[in-house]
Amino acid sequence: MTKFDPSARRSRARNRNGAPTVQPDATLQPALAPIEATSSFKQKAYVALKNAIVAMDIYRSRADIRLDERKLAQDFGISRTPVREAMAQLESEGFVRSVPRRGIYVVRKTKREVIELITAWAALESMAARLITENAIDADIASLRRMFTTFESGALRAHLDEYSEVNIEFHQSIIRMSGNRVLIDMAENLFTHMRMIRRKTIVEKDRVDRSIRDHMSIIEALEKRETARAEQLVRDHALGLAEHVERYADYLD
Amino acid sequence: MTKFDPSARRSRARNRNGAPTVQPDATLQPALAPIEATSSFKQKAYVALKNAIVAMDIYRSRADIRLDERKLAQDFGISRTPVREAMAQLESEGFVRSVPRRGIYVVRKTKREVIELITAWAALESMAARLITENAIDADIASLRRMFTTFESGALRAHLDEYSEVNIEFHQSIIRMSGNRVLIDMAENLFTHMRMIRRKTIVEKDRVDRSIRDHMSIIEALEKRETARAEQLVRDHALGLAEHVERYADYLD
DNA sequence: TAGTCATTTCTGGTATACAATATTCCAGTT
DNA sequence: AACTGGAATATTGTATACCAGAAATGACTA
Repeated sequence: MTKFDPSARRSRARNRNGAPTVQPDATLQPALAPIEATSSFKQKAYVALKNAIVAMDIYRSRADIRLDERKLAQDFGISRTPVREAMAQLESEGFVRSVPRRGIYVVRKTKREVIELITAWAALESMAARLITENAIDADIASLRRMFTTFESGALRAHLDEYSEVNIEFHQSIIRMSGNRVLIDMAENLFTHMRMIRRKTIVEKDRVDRSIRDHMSIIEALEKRETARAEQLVRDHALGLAEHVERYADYLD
Repeated sequence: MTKFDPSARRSRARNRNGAPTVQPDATLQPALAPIEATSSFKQKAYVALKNAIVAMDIYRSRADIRLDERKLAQDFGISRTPVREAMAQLESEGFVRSVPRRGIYVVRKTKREVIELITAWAALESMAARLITENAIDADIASLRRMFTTFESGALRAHLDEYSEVNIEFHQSIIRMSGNRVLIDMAENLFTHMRMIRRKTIVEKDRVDRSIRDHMSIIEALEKRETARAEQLVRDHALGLAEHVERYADYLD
């Protein structure tokens, strides 16, 4: 069942003494183009679809939103196959749901599901905080504080609406700083879901003030490498949001 | 996170007052044909492939293991399309990697990646422990203890080799008991990866003894609803494994 | 004999055709 | 007018054909 073919295709035709084989000289090319044009149609369709869905403000209405594979394929100018593969990916990430011979529908998270998302986020980010106190270099933590003071106060002054986005970015930065790819990838997905709900989340001035204080405490704990405290502050901050949603987010469901 | 919701296609045309609409009387028909869940080829291929990969003991050798779409499709007696879709799913879960015009290869986690997996697991399970102390009913926690005493001591006596599997099941039970689907789904994937590595993990008698003591402490903390302590014990238990891997698992890489 | 280069083969990516089934709508009947 | 039955339609699931590019192969040359 599994073509167990060891050592089958491994020659590489590269000689040891540095003499060029085919290319002029790879070592002279200064590591350019680390990013190749990677995108297959499937990837492009995935990105385009995801952006479209995120930008859709799906919680505004309750009406079912159906995505038509063929129409999308036409609009993108490609065939159904890559669109389908992108859809499958989005389905496994919880953004759409495919009903066998009915159609593909955009998923709205229920209140309970949102709370579960936030709770999982709390778990991941508090571990990230722990890792940061143990491993991160001072410079990175400092950059967090810089970002905080620049961004946060500015955005708050600008518009309360935009605070949620800045807020998400702050937490995303913490997770990224953990250096743990598994945590990062898992959280990335959660945050994307959060961004979709963000628009409907009413942010009161009080909550923003408290949130900023929380963030400041978190940064301080990280700077002082207070593992337990950082972990706890991060966790409680997120769980506080979960409780807020539990109480006031009746617009879900 | 997973597939279609079976409750989606359930209209059933039942009215409240018991009067028959179309059927002679729905209540008289004894709930026949509750489920007829013929899964798609894609699903079947996914399950078959995943089982095959997990059963493969890929860490025994270092040789690249390539999976041939066409051959697999032939072996399954289906076309490439559902096999490809299953592969895409497995790729997004980190079990295989598709190299554009080279082939699809089974992924071996590096030591660093394994440690990241375990760390993420620690995050998820410690949150699960917290949730259990807050929400679970006593009966469930009691069942955990029952399972522990039955299983664990028995398996230990039977074979040290099998301990790892029982160990994983214990932790999986904790996560499931949290009732948080997001945590559960994320962890399910992690545990599957852990099962693949399990075979190569040398378990010494000492470690098993300590592990069992840890488990017992965890159960006690859960029973007493000691949130902080349960959380901490679970986290440290998992992180202890991560450290063990860091020190002794040079067979990875 | 060793190396080079063209050709052939093999791979996943994509497009398209076909199949199966749920839904919709309309005609015919009572 | 209401209901039944079925055909037309719409939609995903699956199979197949084709494409581009990389690797393997083998002939040819120095």
